[in-house]
Amino acid sequence: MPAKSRVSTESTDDYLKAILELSGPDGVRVTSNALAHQLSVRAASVTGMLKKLAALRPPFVKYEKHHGVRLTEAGKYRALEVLRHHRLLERFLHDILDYSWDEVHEEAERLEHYISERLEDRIAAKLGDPETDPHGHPIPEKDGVIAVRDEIALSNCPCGVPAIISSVSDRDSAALRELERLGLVPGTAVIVDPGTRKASVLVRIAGRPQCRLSRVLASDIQVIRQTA
Amino acid sequence: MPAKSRVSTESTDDYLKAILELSGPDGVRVTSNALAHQLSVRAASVTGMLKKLAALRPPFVKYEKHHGVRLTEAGKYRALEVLRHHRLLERFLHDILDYSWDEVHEEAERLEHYISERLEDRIAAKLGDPETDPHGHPIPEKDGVIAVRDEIALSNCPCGVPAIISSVSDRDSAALRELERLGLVPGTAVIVDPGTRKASVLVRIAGRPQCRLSRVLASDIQVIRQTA
DNA sequence: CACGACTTTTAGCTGGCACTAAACCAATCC
DNA sequence: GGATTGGTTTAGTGCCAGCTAAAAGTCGTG
Repeated sequence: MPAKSRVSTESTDDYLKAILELSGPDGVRVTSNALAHQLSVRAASVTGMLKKLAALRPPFVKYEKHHGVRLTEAGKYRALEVLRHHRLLERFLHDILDYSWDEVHEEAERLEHYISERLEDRIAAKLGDPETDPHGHPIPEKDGVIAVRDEIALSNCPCGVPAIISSVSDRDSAALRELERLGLVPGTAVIVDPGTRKASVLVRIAGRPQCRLSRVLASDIQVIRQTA
Repeated sequence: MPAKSRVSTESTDDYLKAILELSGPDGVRVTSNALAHQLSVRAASVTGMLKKLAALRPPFVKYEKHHGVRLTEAGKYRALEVLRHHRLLERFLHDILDYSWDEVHEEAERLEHYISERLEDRIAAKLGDPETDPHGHPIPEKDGVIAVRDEIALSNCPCGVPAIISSVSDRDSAALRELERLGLVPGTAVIVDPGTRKASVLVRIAGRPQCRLSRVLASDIQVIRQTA
């Protein structure tokens, strides 16, 4: 018998997750270069992997040379499955094992590939089927349905409009610690004040002094406008 | 730069664990064939891996052609580290996530390779630094010390000697379910009764009717004699 | 329309870890 | 002491997924 021929490996899952993230909710085509950048891998390696993913039965992506890829239904389903693992793990590590919200991402990133269906279910049950991870991102349901929300980056939010923080990026631990210190966590009501400049944004949280954020940091924050 | 050249991979860890298990507490030499059998791998593959483990800096095994291997200090330390992961995970899955004792092994077997030091510590803390896994096996300390106990297989236990079940093998789920049904769990006091035959053992638990076990099943049970 | 800039793909390697087939060593049995 | 037997090692393969270097395709702009 030959070696292992699993449909899904750590690598393939990482590619599918990256494609899902880069193609957004509408499933736009994703270029090799963008994937290479996202995955910290050379473009040549991406080409090889995309061929593999497209050659699987059933195929996980629809791939046209020189014109990028798109997830198939099967690929999207698998990507959401992995994303569910990731976000459930983050919530679990945070709520049950006292991880801080800047520590959860790294650990979940590794473990998401190795937990069984059974463990996924037990974790979800233990947590009471949570809707979001500690950064506010929605957790896909078991059937692959994920909530779509009308979010915009805080850095693009117009002055004077009341908004609620819906999620923050989990990529940068240092940024997360800073945001926590400032009270900029999901669920918080904020308003962008005048005095906003090219490089920074002035934000007001009810009952707190104003604070000034760099535009980079503000773009890590997603909000939902309260058009009451 | 070349690909990943981690000191430790899932495979190397599996080999080290297998050598530890087969060489017992005294660190006896282990043959290639025994390892091949234990790991469900061909003997040729074992040879290749042993060379690799012996060539590492520091080496994980002392390997002499045609005469088997033995763990070095570094190898033993790493093996115990993985064993600690495995047994902590088993206890965690059982106590916190409602796994039954016949389900924990398989899940822990995969995850043991992927949890960080941090997660190991958090799990140990959550559980209050447990001494054993759900099957009664001692969990190595963080520094690599593991309790040595004076166990014998129930199948070798002489008649009429009071003994306490210390651990049971976790390899066979069906056997575990059977043992649980019979009340043969770690901590239980038992006595082997006369009426024991070549193929089966007659066991008495205080306050229960006698039960007859196949010798195979009895050899999955380790006991400590109560020489009061 | 053609040239240059950038992106993408091809071709060929590397390392990890399994496999088979065949050669090799060692210990036993006449 | 030589043949048999069985465990062990060598040699050569395959697959995965990364890499570099170089070729080829796409597209904007003069």
